[in-house]
Amino acid sequence: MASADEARVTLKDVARRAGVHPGTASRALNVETRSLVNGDTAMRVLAAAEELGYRPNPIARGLKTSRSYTVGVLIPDLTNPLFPPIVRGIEDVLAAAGYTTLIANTDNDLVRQTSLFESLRARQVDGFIVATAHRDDPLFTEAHNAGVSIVLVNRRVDGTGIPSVTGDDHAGIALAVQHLVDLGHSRIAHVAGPTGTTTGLTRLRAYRQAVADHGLDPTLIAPARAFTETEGARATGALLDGGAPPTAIIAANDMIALGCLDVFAERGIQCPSDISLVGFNDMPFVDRLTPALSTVHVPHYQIGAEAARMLLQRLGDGALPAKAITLPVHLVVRSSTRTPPGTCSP
Amino acid sequence: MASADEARVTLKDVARRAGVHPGTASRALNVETRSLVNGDTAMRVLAAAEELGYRPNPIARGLKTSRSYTVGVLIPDLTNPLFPPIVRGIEDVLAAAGYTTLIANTDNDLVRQTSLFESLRARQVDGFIVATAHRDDPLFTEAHNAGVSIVLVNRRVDGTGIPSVTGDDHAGIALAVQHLVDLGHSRIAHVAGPTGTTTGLTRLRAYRQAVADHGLDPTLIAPARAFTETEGARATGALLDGGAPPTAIIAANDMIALGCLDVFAERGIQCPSDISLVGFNDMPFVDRLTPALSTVHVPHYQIGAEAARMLLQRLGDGALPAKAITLPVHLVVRSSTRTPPGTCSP
DNA sequence: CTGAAAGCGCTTACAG
DNA sequence: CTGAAAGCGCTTACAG
Repeated sequence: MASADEARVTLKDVARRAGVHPGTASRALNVETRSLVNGDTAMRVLAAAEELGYRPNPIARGLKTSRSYTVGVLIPDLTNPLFPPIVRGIEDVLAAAGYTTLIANTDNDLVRQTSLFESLRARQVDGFIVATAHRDDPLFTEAHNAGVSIVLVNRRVDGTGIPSVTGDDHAGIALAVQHLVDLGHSRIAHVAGPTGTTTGLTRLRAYRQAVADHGLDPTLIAPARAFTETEGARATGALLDGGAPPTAIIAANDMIALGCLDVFAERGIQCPSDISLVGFNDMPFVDRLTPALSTVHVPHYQIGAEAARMLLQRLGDGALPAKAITLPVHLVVRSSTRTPPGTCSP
Repeated sequence: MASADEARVTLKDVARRAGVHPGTASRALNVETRSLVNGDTAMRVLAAAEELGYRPNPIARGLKTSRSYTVGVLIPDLTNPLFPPIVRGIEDVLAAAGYTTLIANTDNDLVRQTSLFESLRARQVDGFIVATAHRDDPLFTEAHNAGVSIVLVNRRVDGTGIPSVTGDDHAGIALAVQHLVDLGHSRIAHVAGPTGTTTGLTRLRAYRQAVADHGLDPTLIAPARAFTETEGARATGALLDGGAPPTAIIAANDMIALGCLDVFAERGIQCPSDISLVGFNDMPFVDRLTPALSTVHVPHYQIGAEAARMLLQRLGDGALPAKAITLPVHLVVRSSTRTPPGTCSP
């Protein structure tokens, strides 16, 4: 019968029932040390543990081994549908390895981020997966240099050896530009993300290069100060107010693209007949917008899973060289892109 | 200077620097026992702790106090945008009280749920907030009876005293029906949620009663087997295939409403001109659908925050009577509802 | 192969 | 008011 007492079954109880010393019971229960004990004895211990419903206390183990089998995950905003799939990938891999995932929202707030990071460290997490990094990020840089295991997802930190897993931002933007050029666009603008993040900066640079490679004007740029709908709308408004309007916009991410759509709606601009729009990320629900958003698909789940695998490796061997993994992306063409106004459909 | 060693500052170090016994240092550092020690001594200890950058090890404390200052949160699917705001509310309240939130996805899988629940118990969480309950739920019922602190959110368990925080499902459906009746609808259908959950059953019953109260046919019901888009579409298809079609549908939640919209699109049914649709939850992004979804707004963040407060109370005093808190909801009218076909607009 | 013992970093009766 | 000691539930050298 299940009862509250079951939770209190201790290693000592198991040892007593199996007629062995707690030390021996510990060795028998732990896979890595099981070979040190006699087969029969091990069986007896395992049986006793089973009968009593023994569950080892990870807290006590952690105190001794100074490992908590726990990983901290820092997310800028869980409300952004981009992150749950990443978290899911992280959790699946970590859980399979016996680790528990601690998720923390920083809310894009540096103070909050610092306090959460410290509180997780105090809780003895074995490592971190961080989605909130900035190009210049003393907090994570110092911690990494001090030997804390950190893997970055999505965003990198400049000039540090912190390992990372990201989508191929550069290729993604190139695909978007190519698609628009193929449709016949020649005035392609970019609503850029914050250049304090590698995603913002890399996508901006990729835009400049790809557009210039096609011999087009690479200066149709409006910077958003954050990856948010509001900032996307503000920047898009400014872009459209200034000079000859573009026939297509590449948004630095899907949240910013949402802001573009808001401005289009306000001003009675039809998308895609008046202007085309491409997003970045292919986050959940953008396929349900009107128009359904053409966007660069980033493998969210895989990014999370890969980051978790990388962290696990590093926890096993701290001396591993820091890899920067880039995962391939592809363009998903939906209904927000078509030929420029005044052109015949191909 | 920050260094890896800082993490290793221990109570003993603080005591040594302050020139006191570790026991005294412990008392000085802990707010509740601080009054037991001389003011000057306490100051010295605090200063020493500050200088050394001491952070108490919650693992060691937990081992001694058998509290982990950690709460487990069980979510059926983090990818459903309904849950992040709830989690946010939980985290904010818990963090302010010094607790860490452990989030776990059950993936709507009973086996996974059991194993996650056990693993969190092994990690000595002090309590649980559970969004995955079924009307008949032996796992949580037994745990609750065994003295585990649990607070349910959104869904209740039948006939048990497990405390809960939910939106007012009954009133929400009544508001939806009233709205449709006001618009002139007389054939109002319900795509019901799984009746194994209290949300599914309560909303179904509320539909029957409200519709009957208005003297309308309360039998236009199609049951979905899960709160998913796919199941919503399947049920809606069946509903439309059977007999005289309704002029309005109330979906048991927004995910199911998404499925309704899918079927409308497939069959060339215009919403709202051919048929009206009301959802439930007002989850993020339903305001961006086409048509923007009229739905019952549930205060997600507050539900989470309230549940966290309730759990905190119960952790302080396990003998507290189990409350079932119901939070008010309201109808948000957007573009998916209007007068039935063939009616003049009011 | 197994037992006895020390210790992880704390807290908390128990003396004094 | 403070020190000395025991103990939370484990793991792991160290003997034997």
